[in-house]
Amino acid sequence: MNDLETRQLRYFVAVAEEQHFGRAAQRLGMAQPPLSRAIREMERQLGVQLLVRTTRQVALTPVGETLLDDARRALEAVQAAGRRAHRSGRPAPALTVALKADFDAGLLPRIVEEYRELPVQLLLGGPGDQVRAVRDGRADVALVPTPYDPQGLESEPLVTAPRVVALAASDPLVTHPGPLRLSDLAGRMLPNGTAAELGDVTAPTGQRVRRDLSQIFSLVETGNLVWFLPQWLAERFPRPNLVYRAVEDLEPSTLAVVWAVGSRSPAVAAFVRTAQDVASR
Amino acid sequence: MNDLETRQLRYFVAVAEEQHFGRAAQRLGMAQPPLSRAIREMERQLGVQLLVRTTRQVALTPVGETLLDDARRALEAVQAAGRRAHRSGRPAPALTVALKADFDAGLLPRIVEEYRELPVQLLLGGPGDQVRAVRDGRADVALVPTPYDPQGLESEPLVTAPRVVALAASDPLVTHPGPLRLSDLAGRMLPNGTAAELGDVTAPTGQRVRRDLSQIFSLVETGNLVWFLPQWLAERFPRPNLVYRAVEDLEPSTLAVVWAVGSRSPAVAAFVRTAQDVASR
DNA sequence: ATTGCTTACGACTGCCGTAAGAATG
DNA sequence: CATTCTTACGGCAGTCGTAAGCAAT
Repeated sequence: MNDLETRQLRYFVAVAEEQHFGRAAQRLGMAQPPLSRAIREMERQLGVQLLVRTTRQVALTPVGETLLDDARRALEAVQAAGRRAHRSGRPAPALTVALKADFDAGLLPRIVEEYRELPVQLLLGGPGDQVRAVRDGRADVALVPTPYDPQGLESEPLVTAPRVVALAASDPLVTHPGPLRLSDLAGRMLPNGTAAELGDVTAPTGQRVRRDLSQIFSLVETGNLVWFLPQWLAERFPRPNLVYRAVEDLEPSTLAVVWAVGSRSPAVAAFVRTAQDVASR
Repeated sequence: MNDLETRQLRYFVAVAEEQHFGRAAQRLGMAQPPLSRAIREMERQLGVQLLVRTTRQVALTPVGETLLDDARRALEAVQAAGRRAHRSGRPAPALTVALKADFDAGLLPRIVEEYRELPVQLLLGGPGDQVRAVRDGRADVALVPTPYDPQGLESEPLVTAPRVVALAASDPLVTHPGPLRLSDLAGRMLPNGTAAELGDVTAPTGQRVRRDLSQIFSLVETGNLVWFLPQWLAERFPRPNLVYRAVEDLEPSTLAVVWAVGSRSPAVAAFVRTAQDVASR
């Protein structure tokens, strides 16, 4: 019956994240006392203790942990609702497409050219930003390579291409006889700072890469950093000191167009169709 | 930055659903004027027209349509957050399992017996109620047969079984020579009141059945209503005037255990494991 | 003794309900 | 002309900020 209010969720998330009422209040632009009372009122309303406070430490109870997860999701959904409504009502509406620079398999120019429903606005971002932007309504669609977190999204695959490994030209593996396998690369460092292990090597193309492309390329050229990238990305960046080689048991990558559940407006549907058309040629 | 409040979303959903300010206000337990102002304030805040009002008609604009979808989802997420926190703080917590009566493939008694983490509370409901209950936090897990709407849920399959068709004993198809095919059943009425067509016949086990089992059975026994049901459900209900027959190109049904994204607490994880154990024997 | 959450209290913003107004079919 | 959304206005609940209290390191 008595739902939580967005304001309460915002307060709780701030306190839970800061683990400190003072800093949370500052972040929210308010004084501590009302924040303190609001949380207490929330606990009373739910009949649950969310935080254990000593004067030196604020910690989440198990219930608080799960509420933090749920509250983040709920706030994201509320923001998505507001943002999408706001954006679609603008005088000169545009379709916002989120993608990571160069991760378009060379399709973007042709898609934009053939898509004539609306002006296209690009939203460039780092890894993981794309799906987040679509989920919270800042973008209408995104182009992302697998693997990505599909929660709250629908998608259509565009192109599936093998991934290759980027090696320094001086790397002994360049002259490795026969096809490379993942086991040949075990123990090398990945761009996210972890060592490549057999169960781990499929992830780095996805979420956790924190540097931009040229940085990664120069790290690969110099050290024994390895990087897995889709074929089409390798083709776009021929570099003198870099060699791309196929890896036999490396899973291929699929570039997909994704949109938020329930937001398949005519404009989005047309974009998806255009992207599929272009990709199938 | 200026998020919508839960209250505003509730108001908007009520008006959008009733297409009438008066009835919506009544449903919300308030007077029309503040409701009218709240919606107008929302429109101003978003810079978008959500409804077109004449004094005789209230209709949604396209933007309003998409906001209605998003708002429903957002409210569901907020309610889920509140409900889960509330329930997990109860003095004698229990694990609430949502299912449709008899749709447990005979597994439930053994699962409940072997699951010793918490008391188990059952939440019975009609088709579609289960996933909704899990999504909005009224249940921790659910047992559901495919197909179901997987949005916001994670799942593990338990058992996959062929589906069979229930026919009246007097039905000419009972003596049909050779294996039945879906095309033999085209045009028959389904429990949801629509005619069975080739592309349509996989749905009825799922969402839209609105009668209970005994009603459906008697309708099958009397008229030319057809019903598709999992093998294990047919086995549990041998009925004198009913014949179950295999259908060659009818997709099998999988009974799955589902839970809300991010709510895989230890108790839930243990239940899932127990269910899988029981199902695999 | 200092840091930091909580309680107390006065002020205010903003929402609600009643009553009157305007517009549509 | 009747129904129904909107505007106007007075009352009130709920939230905020400042100041004082109190517990833990």
